Amino acid sequence: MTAADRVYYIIKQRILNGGYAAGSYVRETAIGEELDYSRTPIREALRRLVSDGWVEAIPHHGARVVGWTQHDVEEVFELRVLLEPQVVRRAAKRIREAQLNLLTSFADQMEMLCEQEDECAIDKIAVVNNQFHAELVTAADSPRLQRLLETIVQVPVSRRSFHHYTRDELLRSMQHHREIVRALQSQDGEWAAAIMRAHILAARAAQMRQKQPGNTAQVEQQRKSELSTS
Amino acid sequence: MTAADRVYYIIKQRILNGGYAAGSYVRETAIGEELDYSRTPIREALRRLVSDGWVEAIPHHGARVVGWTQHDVEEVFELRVLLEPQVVRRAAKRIREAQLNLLTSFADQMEMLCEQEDECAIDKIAVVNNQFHAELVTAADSPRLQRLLETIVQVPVSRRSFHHYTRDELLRSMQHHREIVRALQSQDGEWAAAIMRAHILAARAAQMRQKQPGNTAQVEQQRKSELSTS
DNA sequence: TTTGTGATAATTGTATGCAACTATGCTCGA
DNA sequence: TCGAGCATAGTTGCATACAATTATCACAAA
Repeated sequence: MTAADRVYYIIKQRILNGGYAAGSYVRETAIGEELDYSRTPIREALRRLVSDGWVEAIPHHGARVVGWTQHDVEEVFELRVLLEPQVVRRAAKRIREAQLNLLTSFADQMEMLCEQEDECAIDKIAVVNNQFHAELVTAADSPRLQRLLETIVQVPVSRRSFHHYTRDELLRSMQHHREIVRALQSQDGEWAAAIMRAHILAARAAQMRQKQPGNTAQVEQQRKSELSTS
Repeated sequence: MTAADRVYYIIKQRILNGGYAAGSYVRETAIGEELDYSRTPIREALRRLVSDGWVEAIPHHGARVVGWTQHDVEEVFELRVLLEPQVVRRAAKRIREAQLNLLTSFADQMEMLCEQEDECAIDKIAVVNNQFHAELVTAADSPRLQRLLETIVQVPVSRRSFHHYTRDELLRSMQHHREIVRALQSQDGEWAAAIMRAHILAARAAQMRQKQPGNTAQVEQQRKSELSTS
C-alpha cells in the first residue's frame, strides 16, 4: 500500500467521522505536515476523493469537503431504487449455496441484535446490514453495477439511518432481509427485486420523515466554514 | 485549463481513436517527453483516466488501456436500460419549452441526415444523437444520474454503433426520438421511459447481433500488446 | 532440462523547490 | 465616500531529482 493510498483512507475516514466538516478546506501543506508526507501523495489522495465525489476541487484555491442537502439524499435514493433491485435480480441467477448460507447467517445476526434495545446494538446491525448488502453485490457479479453503487451509496447518508427507524420499521426491515434470501433461494429475481425495492423505499420514507434536522445542520455547517475561511 | 487537463483529454482522445491499443501501456516518461510536460501532470491525467475506467493501474508497473469484451458491452447495456429511462422520466417533469425545441431540432437534423446514404452521414447522425441524449440528461437535472451515465456509456461501445444498424433499425431509431419528444411534450414520464427502454434494447439487439467481430478483435489486439511488451 | 537465485534495468512512487495563479486588502485618485 | 488598480500573501500547479519496487534475464546447481 502506497503513501497516497494511506492518505486517501485517512482523509476519507475523517470526512465520514466529521473530523473535516462539510465546506471546510483540506489544505495540502497542513495535512502533509501533520501526517509527515510531502504534498505529492496528499495531492493524489485529494484528486481521488474529488473523483469519488467526497470533495470538490476549486482551481488554484483548494479542495473543499462537499456538503449534503436533502435534495442530494433524495437523488441518491432515487438511484438506489433502480440499482439495488437490479443487484438481486442478477444475484438470483448466479448465487451459490455458500453465499445463501452466509446471507442467512447475516439475517440471523441482525434479528438477534434486534432483541436488544440499546443504541450500541443498532450500530452493530448497521455493520451486519452493510455486509449483507455487500454480499448481494458480490453475488450479482457485475463490477460496473458494484462500482456505481459504491459511488452513490455514500456512507454519510446511510450510516446513521437505522437510528431513525421506529421499532416497527426495524422489524419490517429484518423481514425484508429474510424475504430477499428466500426469493434468492427460489432463484426468483423479480420477487427479490420487488422486495428490495420496497426495502429501499421504506428506508427512504424513514429518512425523509425527518427532513429538516439533517439538512439545515449540514448547510449551516457549510455556511459557517465558508465564513471562517474568508 | 491546466496541463493535467490537456494531457487528460489528449490521452483520452487517443484511446478513443485507437492510437493507444487496448492492453498497451501508457508510459509516463514517454508521453511526457512527446508532449513536453513533466511526469507530474501526466500522472494526474492517468489517475483520472483510471478512475474513469479507461485504463487500469498496475502498481509499480504502469497504466494499461483496458480492453472491452462482449461481456462488458452486455453489462453496460443492462445498466443503460435502467438508467436512460430514468433520465426521461425525470425530464418529463422538468423540461422547458426551449429544450423541447432543441430536441425537436436535433430530431429534424437526424432525419434529414437519414435521407443521405453515405457513411459520412452516419457519423454526423451519431454526433447529433449524442447531443440529443446529452440534452435529455441536462433536462433530467440530476448531477448524479448524469455522472453515472458518463461513467458507463463509454464511447468505444456506442461510437460506431450506428454503423451496425440496418436501414430499418435506423429509421425505427429516428421514430423513437420523435416519440420521446412527443411524450416529453405531454409530460408523460412513463411513456417516455417506455420508449427509451425500447430504444436502448433495440440498440443492444443491433450490437449483439455481431458478437464475434468486435469481441475477438479487441481481445486479439490486447493479447498482441501483452506479447509485444514482454 | 529445469528450477532457483541474484544482479540489473526499467518503471512507478515520493520529496522538494520554484512558478503561476487567485483573492484580499491597501492606497491613490476622482 | 467610493471605486479602480496594484502589491502581497497564500495556495495550488509543475518540474526535477531521488527512492522504492518489480520484472526480467543470466547463470548456476540439482
